Amino acid sequence: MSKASSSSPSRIELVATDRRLTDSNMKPATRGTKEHAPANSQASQLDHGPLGERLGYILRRAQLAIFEDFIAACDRFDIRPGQYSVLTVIEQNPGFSQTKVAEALGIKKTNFVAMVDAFENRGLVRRAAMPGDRRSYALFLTDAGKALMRKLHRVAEQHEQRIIDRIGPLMHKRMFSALAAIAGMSGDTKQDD
Amino acid sequence: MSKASSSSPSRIELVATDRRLTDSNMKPATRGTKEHAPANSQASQLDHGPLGERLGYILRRAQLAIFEDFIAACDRFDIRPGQYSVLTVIEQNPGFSQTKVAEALGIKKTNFVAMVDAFENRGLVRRAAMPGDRRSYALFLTDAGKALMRKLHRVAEQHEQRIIDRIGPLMHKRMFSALAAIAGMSGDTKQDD
DNA sequence: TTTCAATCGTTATGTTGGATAACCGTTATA
DNA sequence: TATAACGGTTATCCAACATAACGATTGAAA
Repeated sequence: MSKASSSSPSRIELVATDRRLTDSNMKPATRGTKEHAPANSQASQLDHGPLGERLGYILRRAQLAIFEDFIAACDRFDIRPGQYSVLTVIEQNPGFSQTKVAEALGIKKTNFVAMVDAFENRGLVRRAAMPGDRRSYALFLTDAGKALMRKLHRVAEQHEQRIIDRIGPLMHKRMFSALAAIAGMSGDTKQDD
Repeated sequence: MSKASSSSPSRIELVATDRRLTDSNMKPATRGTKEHAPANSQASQLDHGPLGERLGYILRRAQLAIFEDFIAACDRFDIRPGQYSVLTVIEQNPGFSQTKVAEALGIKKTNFVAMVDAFENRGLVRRAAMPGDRRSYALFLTDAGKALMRKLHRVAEQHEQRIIDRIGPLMHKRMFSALAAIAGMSGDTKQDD
């Protein structure tokens, strides 16, 4: 076997979703290691074993699902989650420099350039002269940008409500502190160069 | 302004981390829209506004932090989160085909090829002939693969304990159901071609 | 049994989020 | 005033993930 060898090693990040298979020709050799999870006839396909006990695993899956929902919701505005976060920070902090805004979101300033370019080309963000420092730009939302944000915030709230409907307002509220605590695991910080 | 124009539009996904700035030349123009969050002198830099109320936002940040911790923990084994999940599923379901395993994890079979190649080259996984079907391969962990998994599972458990230490066993337990519910938002499924 | 559709693994290729290195103009500091 | 630090930018590179298409094989229909 192994006609393989391929080209690049290529790592895949995890990704996961449930799927059922109505197959018949299953369990070719269910011997070897096997002691975890219960049955898996036609429910959720293969046995994920201890993965179901790894918070990081389901956290990742949940994050993907949430993004998928948000992406779909913002699709008609051609806005992605990361873009929404950038516009929101600019909206909340008008006049700050690219570096500051990028840092606030953990985005490398080098990758932030193209983002701002796109926003500027779409007439959503304005790069103004930073008074007192000719090196930096002061970022502002244009009127069009502000108008878009009003719509986006509404969409985001509906999106949030969809989540609340799933887990209940209490759990929704509780999650924040827990997730915030987890987010602080890596001692935070980890920005630009 | 806008010497910009750059090359590719390039979207950035979100990413975020807190950072503090001890600057002095701040608040260039804190007028415009501004009504959310409180002070942000030197604490957590800029105001994230409503982002702090978006579960998806902190969920994403938490997921990144968890992965960072797990990645660091598995670094000496040269294993990434996605690889751990693949090996785990193969371990739990020996003898299944590439397509089945890939599907179980939401990985496109096309991208799965290189992954299995890498595992095979490292002597962790074996592609065996699938009895009764010369099209597919039956995947198995080699002895080396099983040995590695024993170590990885231990590392993963320690990693999990680190999370529990942060949010407490009760919250840790509660999170699973909530996250599972969220993960099911997109009606699950969303695999291969 | 011949034919055609579906499957499995594979290659080639494109896209996006994200990381590094290096550079220029500007500002701050020794 | 020399020099280090900073802000924005470009050029690159990598990893995760997606699509199209193909050969070999198998299954189902005629």
